[in-house]
Amino acid sequence: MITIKDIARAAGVSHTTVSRALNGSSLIKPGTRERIEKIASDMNYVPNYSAKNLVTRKSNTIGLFFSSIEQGTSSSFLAEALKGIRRELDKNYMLTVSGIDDPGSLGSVNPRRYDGILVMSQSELDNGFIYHVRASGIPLVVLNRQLDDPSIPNVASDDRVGGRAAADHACEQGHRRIAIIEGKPGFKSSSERRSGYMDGLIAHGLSPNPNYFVQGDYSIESGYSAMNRLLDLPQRPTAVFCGNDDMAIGAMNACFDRGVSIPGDISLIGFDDMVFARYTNPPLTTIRKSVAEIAEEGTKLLLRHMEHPDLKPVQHLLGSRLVRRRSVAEPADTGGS
Amino acid sequence: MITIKDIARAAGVSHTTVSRALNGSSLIKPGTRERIEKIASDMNYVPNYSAKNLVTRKSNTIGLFFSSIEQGTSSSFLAEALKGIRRELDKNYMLTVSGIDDPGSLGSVNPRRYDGILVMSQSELDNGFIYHVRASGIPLVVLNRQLDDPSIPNVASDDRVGGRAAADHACEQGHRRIAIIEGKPGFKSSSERRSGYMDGLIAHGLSPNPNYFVQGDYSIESGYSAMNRLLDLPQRPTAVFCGNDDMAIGAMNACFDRGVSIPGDISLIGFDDMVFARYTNPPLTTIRKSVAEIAEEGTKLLLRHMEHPDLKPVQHLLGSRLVRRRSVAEPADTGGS
DNA sequence: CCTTTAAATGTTAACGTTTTCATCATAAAG
DNA sequence: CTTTATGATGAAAACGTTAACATTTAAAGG
Repeated sequence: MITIKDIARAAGVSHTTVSRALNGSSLIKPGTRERIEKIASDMNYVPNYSAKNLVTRKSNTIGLFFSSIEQGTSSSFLAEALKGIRRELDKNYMLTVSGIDDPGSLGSVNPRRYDGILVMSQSELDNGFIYHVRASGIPLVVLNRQLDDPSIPNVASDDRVGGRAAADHACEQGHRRIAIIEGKPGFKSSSERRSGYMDGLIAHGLSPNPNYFVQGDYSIESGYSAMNRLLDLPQRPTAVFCGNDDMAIGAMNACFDRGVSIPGDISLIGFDDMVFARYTNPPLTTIRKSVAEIAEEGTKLLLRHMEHPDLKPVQHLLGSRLVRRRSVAEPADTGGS
Repeated sequence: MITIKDIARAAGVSHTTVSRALNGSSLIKPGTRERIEKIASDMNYVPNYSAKNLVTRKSNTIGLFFSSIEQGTSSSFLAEALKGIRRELDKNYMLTVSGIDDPGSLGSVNPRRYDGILVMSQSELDNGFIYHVRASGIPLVVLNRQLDDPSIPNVASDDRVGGRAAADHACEQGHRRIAIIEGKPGFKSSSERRSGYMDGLIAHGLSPNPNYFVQGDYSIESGYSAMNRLLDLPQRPTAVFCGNDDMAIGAMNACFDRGVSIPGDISLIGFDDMVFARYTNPPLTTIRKSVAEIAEEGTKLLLRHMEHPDLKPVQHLLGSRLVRRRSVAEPADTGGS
């Protein structure tokens, strides 16, 4: 394997000069630089990053840690997140991906291995890990989940605004009996989406009906059973806001199974706008939240924190907006006009 | 940051001894080892991997390269793959993820950065990259796509067997007019699945009807339009084998839109068994191919090749089998019994 | 032309490990 | 008791870079 010393020899200069030439130092004569660059590329030189990192005390890698990498459904998150991160990340950064709960994840977190860490978090269970990273002194940004602790840089979607948009839309279509299938209890996203939903109801002069709050846990199955409970109610809702698209799909399946037509009998609104939302039957009206965008913003933020270690942490909430498809109609008992 | 020299000082030995003790060398007195290990852990020592890698000429990282990381649909692949890889990978290996077409991917491929490389490939477009890796001398396994070149270690699903299983199932249900929506032209997986499909037809005494081969490209949209073409035929097929689940979903949507009932009017079979296959309406009968399993096998294989550099490359085809759900029924014009 | 200053290059040490080779005990063998 | 082997430790070099400091070269000023 060829090193800067080989190049130095070939160019008749010292290896320091080569190092400088290759790293764009300003104190190299343009002619010399070009000559060295030419030789380096002719010789197919690639730098040894271990050596480089050893002396610069960097690792050139940023780590993405994922909660519940073992979980099935929200898997498209990962691809999206990667997409967003890569867009922002300088091309010679390495990006590693690990599960927060992978054995060894905790131990691997040290400043020599990571220049910065992104945590794609889904639940408060990740807090232990997050604080461990914080304690290690590595620049850190938490993605995807709204944090209560303002001392940690954080990028997430504005779940409350999204919930509000969903409720508003249902109200504007004329619905008055609007239920909600809630996300996992204890999750910030669940409570924020619920708050937004209630905001919307109240803004339209509706008072929330306790029967219309039913618990889910963000899984397809939970959406299915939650919807069944709703359908068992003596007075069914005419619209249901589901805490995420997965549950909306579960809810749809429950309706299919019981012969309830969407949106004829019941309107449905999801949250996330995952790829398949567009291909359900009927296509799902939902709240778009862009994981890629969150990841992108988060990466920018992380990079800034890496450069300026004592930047003030901020919480950055990205807008979420309604995308209308065909799972919402006017309620039957309100009539067409 | 604390180093082995600090530990050496604290223990009153040389740093060499510390290095040996911490790396399980056999020439250290058990007592000394324990003492040193205790001190190291008390001092919260973590090794500097840059230094380590510099001298051992390893990188301790394996790279996963993904084709079309920018593409939307098959995104759940990534999560699955990661799952499988992590299961096999020693906990202190780093795993990086990059897109094959990320700028800089090619340049980053050098033996100092990766001890081994996994390519999750979807198309022949990746060949350039694959051969570049091979030329660099890094141990390599190509996942997910069946390779023609036997000189590269390869793990994929047995697409032909899967296609055969799909056709067999349709035949056994009594179908005689069975169409296929093919995958992307030029992809090995497309032609293998088609071959399997034809094998099945022929084994049941059916001769393939040219009208029943229609082109798709693995995207949802292509499934949609392909199915429309099939529905326009004067004599419609009674069953359709789709090259993957995405296209099956597109096909389903086409049927919905034209009021064609599944499986009442037409039966549908997919390929992949992605998460949502279970939640379409009706639930999709499909061929299960486990990406996680492929990734797992591939990682094992890679690890073996890293240890024994001149192991013979093998091609490993993993079985794929039918999972019956509710998108297939007996054909209407054949009658119930 | 000589001095001063700036620009370009070179020397050497460092980064934190592992590894080769040497040294020193200690125990076994004579 | 010596010698010899062996088991445990240490010293020094090496890995491929960058960085601090020193030196040379070239340009400018008088």
